[in-house]
Amino acid sequence: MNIGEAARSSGVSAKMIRHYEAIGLLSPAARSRSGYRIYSDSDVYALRFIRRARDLGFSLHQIKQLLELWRDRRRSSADVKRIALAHVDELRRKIAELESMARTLEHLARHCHGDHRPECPILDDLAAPAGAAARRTKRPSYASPDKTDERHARRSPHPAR
Amino acid sequence: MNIGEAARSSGVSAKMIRHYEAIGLLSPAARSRSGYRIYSDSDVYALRFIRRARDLGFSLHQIKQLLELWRDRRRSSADVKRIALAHVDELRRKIAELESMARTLEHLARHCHGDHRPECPILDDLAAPAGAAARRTKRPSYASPDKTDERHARRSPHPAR
DNA sequence: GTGGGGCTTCCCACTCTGGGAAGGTCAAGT
DNA sequence: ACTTGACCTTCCCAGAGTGGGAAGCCCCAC
Repeated sequence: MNIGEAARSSGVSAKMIRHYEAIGLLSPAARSRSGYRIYSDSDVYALRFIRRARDLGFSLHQIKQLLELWRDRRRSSADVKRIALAHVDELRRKIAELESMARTLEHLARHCHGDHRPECPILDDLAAPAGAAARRTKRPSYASPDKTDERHARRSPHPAR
Repeated sequence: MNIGEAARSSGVSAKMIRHYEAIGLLSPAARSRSGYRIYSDSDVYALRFIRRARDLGFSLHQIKQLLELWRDRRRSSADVKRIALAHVDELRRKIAELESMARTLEHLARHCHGDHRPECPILDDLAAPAGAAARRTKRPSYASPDKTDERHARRSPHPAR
């Protein structure tokens, strides 16, 4: 089958199939005499594998490793599990990060009248000095407290480095 | 002050400050005779505002709007609140998506021995046709229960990933 | 043989951030 | 003065992942 049909039956766009081939995630497809890419059923299975893995949020790098393990009959399930759990950790980390942002914003929005008047705790928070904002959201400041002195230190003859 | 000091005292890298200027998020900085960018305290406040907004996950586009509102004394807090709540919705949507991925993977990983043997439910899931995979994880899909066909629907629009 | 839809490659867009090269500038120490 | 090292400038390139679109060839049914 041609790339269009492979795309339709795998859920991966033709554009992406070519891209995956270009970056080495897939081995180059066979070609017809006129240069069209030709796909077999097993190619489509691999594409579905990729699609499903993308849906679960795996990076293309991880998918490459998973594909290799999938094709290796002598693999250890431990290797697969390791990749999956590392990804879960990453997902949990991101979720916590987003959750923290959402909570902060919800809190601020609750205290914003949301009317025609200009006063707004949301803008006040954004405009607040880093330290104050950091204290309010319970996240460490991005600037260490002694940064001010560091500037002077760097001006000295032989900065520590 | 020069860009380096502005960067250190705002938490935004010099690289990014130049970039924000280039894309019009910031108006062009004043220059010294030798061409160095010069920043005032109020420029630093704006940079901190941007930094804080980035920490809360706002896109540069939203930040541009927030900056304009911040500077507009005749603003309506409703406009600010609208932007913030739209962002919260987006965050909640992403959280739900990641949460669903994480739950699916945790479920699969729990059933994977993770030893030297090749058998692995994780790979089995990835390799299975979409429908079957969804059924095996005991959830119609990682999205809402009434969207079993979402995988197909998502082919055209684009998922935020 | 013609038209429409599929295929090819190639470049550009987006998001946001960083790396690094080549070169000019400033301020200090020798 | 001269050197040195930190700092600044611009410009290009990289990533991750996807899409849009142009220019041009191919295939098949009518």
